[in-house]
Order: sequence, then C-alpha cells, then structure tokens
Amino acid sequence: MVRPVVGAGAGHRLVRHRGRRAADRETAIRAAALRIFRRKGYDAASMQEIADAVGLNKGSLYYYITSKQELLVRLFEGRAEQVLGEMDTAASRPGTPRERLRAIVRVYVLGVLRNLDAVHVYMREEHSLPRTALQQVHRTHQAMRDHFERVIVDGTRQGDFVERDSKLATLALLGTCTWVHRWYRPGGRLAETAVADDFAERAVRMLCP
Amino acid sequence: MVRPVVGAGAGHRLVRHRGRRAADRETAIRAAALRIFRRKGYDAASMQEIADAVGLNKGSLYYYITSKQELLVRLFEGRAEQVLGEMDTAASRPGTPRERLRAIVRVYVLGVLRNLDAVHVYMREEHSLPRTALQQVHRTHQAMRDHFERVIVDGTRQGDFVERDSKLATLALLGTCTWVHRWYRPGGRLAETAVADDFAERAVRMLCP
DNA sequence: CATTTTCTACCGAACGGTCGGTCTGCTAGT
DNA sequence: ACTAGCAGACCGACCGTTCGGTAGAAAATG
Repeated sequence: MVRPVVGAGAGHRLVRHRGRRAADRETAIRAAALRIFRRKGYDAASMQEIADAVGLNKGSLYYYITSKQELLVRLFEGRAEQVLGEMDTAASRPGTPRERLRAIVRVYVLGVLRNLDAVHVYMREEHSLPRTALQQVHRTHQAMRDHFERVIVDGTRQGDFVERDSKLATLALLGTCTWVHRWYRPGGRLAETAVADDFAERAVRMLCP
Repeated sequence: MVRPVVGAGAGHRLVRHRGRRAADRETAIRAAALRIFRRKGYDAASMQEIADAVGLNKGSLYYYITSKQELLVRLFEGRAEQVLGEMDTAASRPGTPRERLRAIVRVYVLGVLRNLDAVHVYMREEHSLPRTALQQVHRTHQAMRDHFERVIVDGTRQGDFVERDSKLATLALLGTCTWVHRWYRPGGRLAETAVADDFAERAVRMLCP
C-alpha cells in the first residue's frame, strides 16, 4: 500500500473555516477517526466508515481534511506536549526525589489513561506517521523519559533510592506506567486516579528499599 | 477492508508437501512475512512484497498458504505455548517464592526477547486474528498471568513479599516485563540474559521491602 | 535401457473489488 | 448574488486471490 508523505511544513490550510458548525464538524471527524482507528487500525479503517460515523459523504470529508495521513497526525497533536508540560511543573516543584517521582508518575499515568484511544493508536501506527511528525513526538517522549531518569539519578545521589543502572530502571518504570493502556478499562473496578496513585507509590517502592 | 475469517477447524490442507525444498520455502515465506509484517504492519504489507522477498511470483505463494490471514496466524503458533511450558517448569521447581518469581520473570523476559518480531506483530495485529486463534493465544497469556499472580500471592502469604493488591502488582510486573519488546535492540549494550537477570532481580525488589 | 505418465513447484495473467482522493455542481443561508 | 457546505459520480491504483498452463524431476511402464 502506498502512503504518500504529508507535506513537510503542512498545517497551512488554504481554506479558512469561519462557521461554528464547521469547527464542530472538524472535531467530530477527529473523534470518529480516533474511535475507528483504534478499533480497526489505520490501514484497515476506510474513509467511508469515518464519513458514515459523522453522517457525511466520503468526498465531503476532504472539505475538512487534506488526506487520511494528515488526519492521523492531527489526532496526536498537543496531547503529548500537554502531559509533558504537567510533568515539567511536577518535576520543578520543590520536594524530595521521592515526592517528585510520585508526582511525575502520577501525572504520566493519568496522561496515558486520559488519552487511552490516542495512546493505542499511536502505539500501533507509530511508523505510519510522516518523518517530521514522528520526530516531534519522539522528542516529546524523550523529554518525558528524561524526567524519569533525572529524578531517579537525583534520588540515587541523595540516598533516597538504591539503583545501579538508572537507564534500565527508567525503562522498567516506563514499562509499568505505559502498559496500563493495555489493561485499563474505563468504568471498571479502579478509577483513573486510583491507578495513578497506586502506581506512584509502587514506583517509589521499586527504587527505595 | 473486508477480512474474512479463516475456517474454524482449519489446518487440514488439501495439498501435502513432500519435498524438502518445499518445506524450506514454507519456512522462508514465514520468515519473510514476519519481517515484513513487523516493518509495515499486516494490512499495509502486500503479498507482492512477501513474494519478492522469497523470490517467488505473488500467485505462487498460494501454493504454500491458503490466505494472508492464515499466514498471520501461523506466525504465532507454538511460541507462546513454548514460553508457557518453560514457565510451568520454572514455577513447579521447589524453592522460595522469591526464587520462583526470579525464575518465572527470567523465562518470561527471555521469551519476549527471543521472539521480538512475533511479539511486535502480535501486539499490533492482535485483533486481526480470527476468533479461535485469538482465544487460543488469550488462554495461554492468561495462564502466564496466573503464574505471576500465584507466586505473588504465595509470597505475600509466606511473608516474602508485601503487597496489598496482587492483581495490580501482577499487571505492573507484566508491564515492566512485556515492555522490553519496545526498547530492546539486539546487539546493543545488553545481552538478552543480562536484561532477563536484571529484571528478575528487579521484580523481587519490587515486592519485597 | 528408453519411453511415457504423473507429480511438484511455479509462472503470468487476470479478476472482482476496495481504496484514497478529485471534480463538478447543487443547495441553503446570509 | 454569493459562498460555505455538502452530495455523488468518478478515477486510477492496487489489493488478495484464482486459475490455466508448464518445465522438469520422479515414477511407472515397456
């Protein structure tokens, strides 16, 4: 299957949408696409299905989007950056490494849980993204990883934690926290905050004894 | 995209391959499919690419397989069961819960690392599998999860571990161990056994303090 | 041994169908 | 009258799969 790359700079639309109704449509399209991409996968999902879901003709979709790939890219924009922002503030607040780790993990897990569909789709379709979009997301993820690693290193230096290989510890911790997207079911036994709190505590115990 | 389900009973081929050469071809096809499915995804990968990879005409592939979906299913057969078997023996050997946990984690992580491509493809294409194949794999995975949970519960009862929510602990631990497939790079800084050993120790420390 | 039949492994072409995307033009609101 | 919003027909590309046919090895026959 051929997948042409969306223009590098992209983003500059020729069409300016003025109407409120049009803006609603656009978010509806994105919401439907996210749902359908999650359920069937990017390649298997057809534009027809998305059009049906929002009650439009397939061709009419292209009044709002320029390509299927651009639609995919747009699904992710802002999400990771927002979570990273919350991690920034969580990491910059004063406190022991122990407390900072708790806060970071909490924010990260909540970030995953509140973007379940997007996380799923990203994990599956990561390499369907065009270069630039992929690099952008990778940078953000790298920054998140750095937050984890930094607090682990700090905590080890200050004696809060005991850790020989902080890189491996980071990966182990990130695995635990990211994996929640594979088993968490909204409306189940545990609320999002309950999982986040539990995992925050668990993270500390992973490193401290 | 329409994806017809492979016959329930399936498996009984009409064609019996006698030749050695044919058997080699079949494994070559599977190997190529695994590689290509991993790189591009099941839906995006075309039979033409697989055919090119093994030096055959596209149509000739169907001398060896009955459908693309069947090819996908065959990629996984036996792998999970083998790892589960190793976990069975690891869990049934005498020893403290601490030792048994170490052994189980080690086997599981090695199982992931030694089937990196298959794990990747499975994670992505899980719901492209037909019902029966999916149920089979789910049963095996459930059995693996049970191994983790059982040793955690045992260890908590015997005082080796401290754990309030053994289900959550299982999920956290499984996350750590499964996530390795997303970051491990063969030929990198760490050997497979190094990661497995480290994570086995880490698992114990996650639960013991 | 030579000859004929059978079987294996494969090719090349084609088929029906679906896909993402384009284009033209109608319509309803301002 | 103007234009944002949308419908619907349509395009070329490519998909997985099928099928008739065949070169050559193997087996059967003489």
